[in-house]
Amino acid sequence: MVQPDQSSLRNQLLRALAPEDFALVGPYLEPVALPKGKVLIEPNQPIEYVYFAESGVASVVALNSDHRPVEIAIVGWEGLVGPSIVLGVDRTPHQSFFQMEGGGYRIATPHLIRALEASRTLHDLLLRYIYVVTVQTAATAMSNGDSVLSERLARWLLMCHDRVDGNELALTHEFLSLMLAVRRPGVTEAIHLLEGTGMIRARRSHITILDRERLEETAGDSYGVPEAEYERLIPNPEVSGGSHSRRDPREIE
Amino acid sequence: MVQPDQSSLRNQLLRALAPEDFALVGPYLEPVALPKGKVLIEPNQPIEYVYFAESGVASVVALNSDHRPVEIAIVGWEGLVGPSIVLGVDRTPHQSFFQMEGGGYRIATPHLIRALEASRTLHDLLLRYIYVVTVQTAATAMSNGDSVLSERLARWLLMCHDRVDGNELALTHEFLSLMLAVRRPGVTEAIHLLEGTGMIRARRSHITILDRERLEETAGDSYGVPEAEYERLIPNPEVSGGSHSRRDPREIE
DNA sequence: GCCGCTCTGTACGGTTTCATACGATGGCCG
DNA sequence: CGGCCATCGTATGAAACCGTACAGAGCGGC
Repeated sequence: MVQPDQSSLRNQLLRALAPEDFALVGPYLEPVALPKGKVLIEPNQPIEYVYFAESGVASVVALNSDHRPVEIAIVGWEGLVGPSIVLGVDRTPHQSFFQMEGGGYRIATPHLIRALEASRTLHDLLLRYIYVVTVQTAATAMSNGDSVLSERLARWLLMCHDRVDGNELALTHEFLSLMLAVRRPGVTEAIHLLEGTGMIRARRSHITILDRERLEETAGDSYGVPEAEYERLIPNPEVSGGSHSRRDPREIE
Repeated sequence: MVQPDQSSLRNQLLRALAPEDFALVGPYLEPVALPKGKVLIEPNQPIEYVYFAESGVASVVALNSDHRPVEIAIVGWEGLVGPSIVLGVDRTPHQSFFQMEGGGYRIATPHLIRALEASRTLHDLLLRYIYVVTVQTAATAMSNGDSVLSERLARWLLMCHDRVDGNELALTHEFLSLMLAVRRPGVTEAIHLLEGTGMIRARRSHITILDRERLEETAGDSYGVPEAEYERLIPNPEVSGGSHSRRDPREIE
């Protein structure tokens, strides 16, 4: 197993680890390809691996009575997939799958648990991330109950944009309608609304972010609170040569 | 400070603690009255106390852009108020307040933190509870996005019923409309719907649960998943003489 | 017993979203 | 380059919910 070099990683949690904490997990990290649609965690099944994405985006969904998924959280290179392990819980009723292709590392659950037991600072860092996820899920609950579709869509696009290189998002209306738990033509309309004011450009299976700032205005308070909590609580190590920080200014187009 | 006797407590978390873990927190528990409307945690302010309710019900809410609260979780004698402390975070953007009068204990944050550092089993138990809260919040997100008002109302009444003695809930339509983030006349209509089929009886400022089973059917999958996770993960010590377990059969009227 | 306040019932038009259906379009593959 | 399938645009009527407004009903204080 080739241990990755901590400073060359993009995953912000792994990067934020103290070197001695990274030494506890580094040897057990296995690189994995994370293609679109790959299911990382099955509902109510033991979680065998926890995933640290380097690129791409994962969705955590709850399944409703019609077995339709409803998104409750989104994870990219800022986080990990399989948070319940950090809380000492071996399985969850939710499903996690990759929605935008990428790659990353996984660690077998027993190794992670041993590392968590060995280092309180490691555990503490990951718990602070778990806290941020709870705030994100709360924001999802608020957004779902309180916002019109175009706002919820704006929020979702922003969260996706935060976790991707560049301004191109590979997304279909159908997929968005699943994530936002609305009907597909509704998404089409909401996209036209945002497109009409020039915030985004929509092409077949692709959405381009054109004006992030106005998207944030559109999303209102449903976007921003979890992101600020992340910044407050997860240390942001200096970015090494030309790499990507979540808050880097982005070249538009 | 009179240390309460663990076996005489109703709070399920305190009861579930191993005696040696209870010894770490017991000496610092201060009894508190928890009247309706009392704010336990202010958004973005340092959390000074964590609360263990013995009776009554607390709401955790996020504040939207209009400063209107939207409920994201509900806590009673099964849990604690101030979960972010357990995750090592000193404040949160959410607000917690008491919505149905009761009482309980509070512990000053530094004492709890010291106890969490001293005992991993204590920390682990409380983390498992935090996990259940995340599942509850996820269910709220799903319910908000996916369900009609009467279903959401049924879910909310059930969660409240779980945390109260008897079948009487002291609730106004106005308050429910805040919690569910809908307009007040909508609540009136939804209540009539449930009342028309005999699941509840509504009187001024009071709702009586008449048929819990059919309420659960009405709520569908939005109710039950977090509750099952609680049962799975939090040990349920034997109930001492005539006390109350969450799952006791209830005398209906 | 009356006043006044809170709470509940009801009404109205308007907006958003629903469910469903079907035609158009883009782009991949043979 | 032509066909096919995923994707997207659009239509239509129904339902849920919104914001607002106002009248009636319960209940405590005096």
